[in-house]
Amino acid sequence: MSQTGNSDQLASSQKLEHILRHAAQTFAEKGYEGASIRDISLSSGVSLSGLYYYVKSKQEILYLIQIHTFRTIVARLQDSLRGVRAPSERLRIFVRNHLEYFLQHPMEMKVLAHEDDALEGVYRKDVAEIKRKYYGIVVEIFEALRAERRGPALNPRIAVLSLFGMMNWIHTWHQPHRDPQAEELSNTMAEMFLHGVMSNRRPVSRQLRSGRGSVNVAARVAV
Amino acid sequence: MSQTGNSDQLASSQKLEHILRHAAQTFAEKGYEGASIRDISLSSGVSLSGLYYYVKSKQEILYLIQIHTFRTIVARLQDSLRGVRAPSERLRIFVRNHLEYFLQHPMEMKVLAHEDDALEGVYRKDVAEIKRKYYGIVVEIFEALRAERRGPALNPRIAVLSLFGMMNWIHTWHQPHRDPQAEELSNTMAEMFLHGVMSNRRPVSRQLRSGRGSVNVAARVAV
DNA sequence: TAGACTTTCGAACGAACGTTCGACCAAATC
DNA sequence: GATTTGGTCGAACGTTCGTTCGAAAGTCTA
Repeated sequence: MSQTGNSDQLASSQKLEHILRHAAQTFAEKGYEGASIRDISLSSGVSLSGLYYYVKSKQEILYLIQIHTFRTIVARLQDSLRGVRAPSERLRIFVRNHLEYFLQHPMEMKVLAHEDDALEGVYRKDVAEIKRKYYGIVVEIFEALRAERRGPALNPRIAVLSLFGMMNWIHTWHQPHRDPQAEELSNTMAEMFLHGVMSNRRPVSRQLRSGRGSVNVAARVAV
Repeated sequence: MSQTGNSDQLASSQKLEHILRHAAQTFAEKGYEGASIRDISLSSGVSLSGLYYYVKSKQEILYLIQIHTFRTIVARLQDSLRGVRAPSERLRIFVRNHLEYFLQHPMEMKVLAHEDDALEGVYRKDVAEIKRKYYGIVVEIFEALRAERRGPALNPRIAVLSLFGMMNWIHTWHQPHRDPQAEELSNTMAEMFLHGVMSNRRPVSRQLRSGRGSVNVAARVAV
């Protein structure tokens, strides 16, 4: 499989994007360490040494993919959030935004989720910063949600990171032809999270673990 | 792995375990592709070529770590589940079992979560089989839960994989000195899931994005 | 003590790695 | 027509990779 056909005539910055697209796919398939520059050369149709005209190192390729993806997601989120006040709706928009991008750019998102700590030095700091910002937006939404609904004092860190877990784990199982698309998936996960986090914290039923054989009666609670 | 256990093989198999422990740590730190056999040699104290007396290849090291970890988790789960009938309690036990092992063996679990598709051929099939079994147990629990409580027709695959996502994502953020331990963590996540999945599926509140054509009326629901 | 079996490891293999270098070429500028 | 500029690439660099091999050391029985 050579190039997509028109890479001869691409402007310089477009060619860089072309390279990054194929690099993301290669990283997603083989992992950052498992993928070689030669693999990227092959899949993008640019010669091995030719890549180094556009890029300083393998690390920089990964950096460019990650930083571009995060910036796009955050920008879109802030845009979609503008003018929406209701915390639960803001949370739904966040989930929708995340999963929409996720399923539209599965390769990039897999690289984001999977190559978390492959970067070093300045690259790493840079990506960590925007990731922190993204995380901060969601924590704010959650705190507003809790304040409004007087929900239980659930650790926001745990709650938000659990939500990220639900969403980011998708790359390990989602099959486009089998599983729901972004809209249904985000509805499901958002409602799951909202109900899970906002109901009163009484256990659905309770049993203490004692020894092995102890059987206890489950208290039935309507939820 | 014969259990007949004469003392020579015992010492030998202990050394294999020693190697696998250090290998898991190395894989967790650098990833499967990023870690070299020389790294494992260095961290385990066994010479480079000496490793090949205990193990056939780098792939086999990864395989042995994964298969052993999965087998242990499944065995423990089946043991803990024995005699417990109530679906919600069974789900709580599953979450607890998973997270307890997770936080007690973070390196192995990180390797499980992270090096999902690094194996090939027979190794891969073997691990996929027990993973499928583990997944199946949880789906059964979920179906029982839904049958009992007449919960909403939530896609079991999505629900269960979301729960796995919550739990397995932990390896990216959990700091032992900062975050809750297994008990509190599993309580939180189990209740979150149970409430999230078992409440009636009406949205907490509803608003459609203004951009597109069709607009739904928001129904406000107290939770 | 001799011989057989298990365990260990230094040294080396060929292959693959990320990166560099200088030659090349087409198009634009002088 | 000569020179510069932006882009491209084959060939090679030094290093590291997974794996092998034969020798040696340790342990056990006879």
